[in-house]
Amino acid sequence: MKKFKLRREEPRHLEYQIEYENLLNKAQLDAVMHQNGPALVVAGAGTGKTRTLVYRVARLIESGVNPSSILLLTFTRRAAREMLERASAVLDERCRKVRGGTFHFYCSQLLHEYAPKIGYPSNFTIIDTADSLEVIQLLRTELKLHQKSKRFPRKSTVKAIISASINKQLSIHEVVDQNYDQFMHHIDNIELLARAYVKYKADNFVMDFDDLLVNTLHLLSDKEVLEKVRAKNKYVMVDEYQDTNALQAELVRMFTSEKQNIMAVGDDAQSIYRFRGADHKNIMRFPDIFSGTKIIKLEENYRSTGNILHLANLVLAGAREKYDKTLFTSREKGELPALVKTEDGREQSRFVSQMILNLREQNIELKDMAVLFRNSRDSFDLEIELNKKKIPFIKYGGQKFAEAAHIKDVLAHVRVLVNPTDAIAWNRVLNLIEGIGPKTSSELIQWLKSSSNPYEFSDSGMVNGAYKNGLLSLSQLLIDLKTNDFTPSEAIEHINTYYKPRCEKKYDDHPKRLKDLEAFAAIATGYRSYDQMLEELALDPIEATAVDTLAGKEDENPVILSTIHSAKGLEWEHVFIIQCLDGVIPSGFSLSNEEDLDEELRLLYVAITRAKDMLYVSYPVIQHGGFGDVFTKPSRFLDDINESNLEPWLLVDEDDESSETPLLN
DNA sequence: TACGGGAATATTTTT
DNA sequence: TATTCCCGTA
Repeated sequence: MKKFKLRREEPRHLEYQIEYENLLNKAQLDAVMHQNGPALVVAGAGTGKTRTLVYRVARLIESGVNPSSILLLTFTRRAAREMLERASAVLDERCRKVRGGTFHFYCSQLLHEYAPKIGYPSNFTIIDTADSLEVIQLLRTELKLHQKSKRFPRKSTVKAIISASINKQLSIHEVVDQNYDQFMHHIDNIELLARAYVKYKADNFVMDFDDLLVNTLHLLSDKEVLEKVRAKNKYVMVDEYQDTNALQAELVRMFTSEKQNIMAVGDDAQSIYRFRGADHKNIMRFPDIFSGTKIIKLEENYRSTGNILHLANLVLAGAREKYDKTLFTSREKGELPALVKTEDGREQSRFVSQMILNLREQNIELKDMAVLFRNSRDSFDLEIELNKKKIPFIKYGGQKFAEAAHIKDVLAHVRVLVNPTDAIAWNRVLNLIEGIGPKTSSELIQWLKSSSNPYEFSDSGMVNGAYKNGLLSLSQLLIDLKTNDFTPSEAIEHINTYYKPRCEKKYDDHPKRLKDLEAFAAIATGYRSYDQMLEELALDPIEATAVDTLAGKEDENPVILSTIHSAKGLEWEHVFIIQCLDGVIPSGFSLSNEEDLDEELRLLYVAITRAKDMLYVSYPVIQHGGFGDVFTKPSRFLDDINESNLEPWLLVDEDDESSETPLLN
């Protein structure tokens, strides 16, 4: 009889330099130690989701996994950077070699690498929403669709329809039928325009954000490419899985090798991207896609005080759809969250800004405070007040720096250098010249396409008329930029000089815009090449209000203003939620649909759970509008919350010294 | 054909 | 309230 010798595998953790057992709770440790096969980490707000991912990255690398064979997909590039920085801090520099970023960023990398496989040159340009609106406008005019008797949808609506059809994987017909019923009689022309849009992008070698995903999926239908990509992705991790849509879920499946070493992390209660085709039920379907999925739940909250977490749980309980989780914390109860009713928007702004100053006097740093709101415009009034009181702030969500018309004008010149087939950029560049309009510009672009030297306009035989001099100086600029080896920053300065008189003519508020352009040249020193600059600006856009900070002009860490969507995954000691009104949150557009209403409720839940120590919820009683003043009603999600969970505060005029007011402590 | 002015209109959240 | 669209004029 043969003798068996039992050999027990050494417990792995003995080999690790990081003491995971002491740093993580049981569930977190489970996730961090998970090695092979699919896993789903359902992580409630503030339960250490990021921490878990960071330590798993470190742990995999410690156990000998090559960092560059790990793919970490996150919702923003900022999140990816932060995670890899933290991982490097707990382990070592190897963690920086982990490949990571947003779906869009990773897809764009793959596409640049394999572009010829799908008939694109590798220097294809990524166009942003504004660019794609311009294309739609152009095509609509070309197809003469606006001359029909009944009103044709505006370009932004057309774009929204096309994008929805891709992200929700429905036909144009289905999208219009379901969400844009009023345009159903235009359906043929909308479909015609959508097809023309697809063709235009292919002809001009540009891709919009949706194309990055669609074309990657297309690319991966090539078996050879698929195998190469999968071979590189030994371990895949996806953050914020609740906000992936069907298309992204499919991509995740494609990225993952047969070994199925995939870990998804998310929280269905925090799904807030339904409008982009995300389905919070997607996360619960994960085990169906990857059989044998190990499910790990993180339910202990380390972020918020007991009172804040209790309020969050109460709000979430009001959802039509029930979530089988109640977060708990061992933190102290803390202060009761405040409900602040103000007279109007102005008073709300004064309350918030005054409170920020008070907190700063108590040695709380501005960067540890945030003001959150439903819509980007909800903070306009507050921004004015903060500027008046000279409180520095950065606003996340809303307009991006590179989306401003004057920045796009300057960037368009760089774009035509990088990709001379980029007709959208050419159109922008040419239209800046006095005397050139849509017609002349399109004729010139026609000539460019067959020209071997597209920057030398004198070859075109079209340099005459009112725009002669303008065209010649453009040639001069572009040839200068092409022949000299300028850094991106130097190039921006050259373009600025050329652009200045045109900017002054085009915009009444040119002093502000010219200042922006100077700041832009300063920021551009951070880019290595034209390509990299364009790519970064498109996929990781700079917040418009961050310009002074980035250009090194601010000396104090700014307070954060953010839409709730952009606040995802972040946390602050003191959080203000402003404009907490019915019709704002929930948005007036969601009122007729239960599913939409639930999503708005989750949005408020996300906002509340951003707070660590103190939460202030405020709303104005009167809104001043164009048609007179309107009386408002606080958010319906607060209806069933009583005063022992959300304490009403009384505001008393600052000048009235005799009265008691929380503002004066 | 370019461009400015006045009327119409729809109005969120992001990569 | 700001943007988009349309039309008249140069």
